[in-house]
Amino acid sequence: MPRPLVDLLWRDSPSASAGGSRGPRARYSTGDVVARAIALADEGGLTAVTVRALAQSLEMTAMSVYTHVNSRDDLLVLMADHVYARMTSTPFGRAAWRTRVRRVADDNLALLRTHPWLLDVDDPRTALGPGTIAKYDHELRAFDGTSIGDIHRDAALTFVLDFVRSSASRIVTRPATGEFGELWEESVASLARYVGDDFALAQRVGRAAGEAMGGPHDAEREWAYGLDRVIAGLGDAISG
Amino acid sequence: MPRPLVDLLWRDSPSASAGGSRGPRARYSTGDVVARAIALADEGGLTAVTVRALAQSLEMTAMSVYTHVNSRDDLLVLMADHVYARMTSTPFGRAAWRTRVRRVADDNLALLRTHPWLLDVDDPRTALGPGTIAKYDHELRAFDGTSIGDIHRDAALTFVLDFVRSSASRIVTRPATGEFGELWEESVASLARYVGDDFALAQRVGRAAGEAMGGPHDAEREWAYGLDRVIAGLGDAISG
DNA sequence: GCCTGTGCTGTACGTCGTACAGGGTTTACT
DNA sequence: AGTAAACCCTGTACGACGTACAGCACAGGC
Repeated sequence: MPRPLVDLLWRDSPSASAGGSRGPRARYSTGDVVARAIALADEGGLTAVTVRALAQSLEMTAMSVYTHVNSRDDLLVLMADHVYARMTSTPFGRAAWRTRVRRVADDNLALLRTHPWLLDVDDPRTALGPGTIAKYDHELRAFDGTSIGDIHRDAALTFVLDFVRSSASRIVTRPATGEFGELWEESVASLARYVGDDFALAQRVGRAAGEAMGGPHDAEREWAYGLDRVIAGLGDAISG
Repeated sequence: MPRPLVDLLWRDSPSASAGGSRGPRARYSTGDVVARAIALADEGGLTAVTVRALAQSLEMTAMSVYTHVNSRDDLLVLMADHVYARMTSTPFGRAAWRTRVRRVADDNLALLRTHPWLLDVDDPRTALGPGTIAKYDHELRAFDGTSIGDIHRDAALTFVLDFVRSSASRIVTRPATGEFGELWEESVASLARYVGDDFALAQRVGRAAGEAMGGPHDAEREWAYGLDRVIAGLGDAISG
């Protein structure tokens, strides 16, 4: 049985226990297994990351996966921490907090674009990993130079990252599941018969927003609008 | 086989087709089935809403559920629309948009508190339901009296509701899965050995935020902070 | 009267995560 | 050197899940 999750997360740490060297050497390292799982997820989403599929991708039996990882849930945590650790962060330089927050947001959106499955990983144990902690430490520094308190600093970062996550969820899943499919057309058609002239406001605004979505760069426009609101809201609390 | 999802959603609409009256009468109406599913979800989360469990709760066979609903995914949409339709909304009265937004946020938080499983329902087809549309129509009116454009009005509401959803997710899942469990204690203990004195900022802020969570009313404090940021951010775009 | 649409059921398939019991291989200890 | 422990890997199997399919019984329209 593998080591507990925390030790697997910190397997590259200098203070990690070497681990008994008895028995045959593993054909793959923990990092290999996690990397292959990430490749599967990038290609087919989290539903493609089944123990059996991962095993086949590694030319092992399903049960052999459990030599490297305690459970599928643990694997997801390892995957998330892996991409967090290797995330490219735009350096803050001497920029003020507003541009720093913009960079944090943009970097996180980019990450979620390349690894959309991150949106489906919601395990608090991710916070135990070195990648997550390093990311947290770095992003907290976006508010360096302000007089924000510790608790508010955490809350502010959470506020930013929550916004990114929500927006990314809409941005990422739209083109895939998008408005297409004939079944959707039929649904909208019969929906129109039901609503009739009721909910006039909802219809007008919904149509306007929907048509804008068809436009060229509107996902970016909505992103920009939201991010402006986030920063304006924080500005109200930070630097007056 | 049941009618398509849109027709099930609008089953109480006057323009709904009566439906053939041939064959034995159903022992339960669609509303009954949905209501029982919601009861199961309120009690045990979405994972408790299995077709078999729902069937047993209705004293039917598993397959009989499919007489009323086309699939489990459709059922989830019906459940969501049901609670949206019956959601209690604090009337706006003559309040200004800021207090209206506060009421929208509070009402939605209350709804997510009583039905936490709503956080796990993420199906775009929910937008086809009368409850969702009515809710959308009502909440859009929070910005009545402002000079906001249609697209921005939609974006602003989305911004508010996304914040509520993220915050509610943290508020709701904390006490249940909370910091308890001896396995978590062990993890944190060995984590401390790995981090050592690195990531000083993350440790300091994380500890401050973590300890505040243990406090009496801190979930409310974080909620208030975020909601203030949301409204301040919107204020920057609406009424300058 | 029959036909047709409807509610309900029993059986069964494929997929999932994973418990359990081994077997082979390498190192550590006596 | 011999033994035991630790380790990687495998095969089989279980219980849960959603649901396809075929068939039954019942009610109304012709």
